[in-house]
Amino acid sequence: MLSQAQQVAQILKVLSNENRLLIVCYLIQNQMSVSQLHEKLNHLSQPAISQHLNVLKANGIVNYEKQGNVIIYSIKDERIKTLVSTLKSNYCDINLH
Amino acid sequence: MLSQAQQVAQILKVLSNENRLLIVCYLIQNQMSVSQLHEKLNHLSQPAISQHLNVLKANGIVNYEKQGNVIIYSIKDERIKTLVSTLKSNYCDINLH
DNA sequence: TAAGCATATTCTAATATACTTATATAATTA
DNA sequence: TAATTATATAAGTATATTAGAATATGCTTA
Repeated sequence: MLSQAQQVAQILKVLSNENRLLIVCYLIQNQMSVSQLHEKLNHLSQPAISQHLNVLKANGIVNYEKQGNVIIYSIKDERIKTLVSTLKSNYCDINLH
Repeated sequence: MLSQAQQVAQILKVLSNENRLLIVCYLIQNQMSVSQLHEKLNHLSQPAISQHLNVLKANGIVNYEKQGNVIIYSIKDERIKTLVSTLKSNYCDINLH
């Protein structure tokens, strides 16, 4: 069993990568397929995005749903929305990007 | 100039180490000297604590004040208190430790 | 000034992270 | 069924992070 500090630190670690944070922000606005995310984050390769999504999935932050060819990712953990909202209102003018 | 996402990610990175997070939590409760922190986090060496405090200082999260022999650390950035409070109420029963 | 306490610095080893390229899988369409 | 599209996985490389040991610095007090 992880200590609470360890658990929270783990969540922060997942969000502490700029690109992963941006992915989360986009998914909070709207659920999205991998290629839609790839359009938004076009400086990142498709495998890189896939790997980040994998980390988010493994940490219970996102969900995915297959729609034929396409895989739609969405936010699973509502608490992440609260957290990002706190971050935005404390550290950002309007949005995170 | 860093993007806002990069800035926020940087703050999260600083807090994403369990021991650094605990240090911040203790300092939110009370300002404290290095050796007081060392008593609380006795699984960590004194140099390790000093290094963590250095990271927190370099990122504008803590302040310090010399009182003779002793150096008292305290929270500098009020936004960190808000953030930790959000984390606690979302992810913890009561406290982070 | 010497001894002792509090804190910081430097270096190193172990490990983790992020990204790229190449390749695989699975669904779709021609 | 072949080609195409969407996504995932694997292997490899570069870099970052963490912690500890050893040592240094700087007060304080005898």
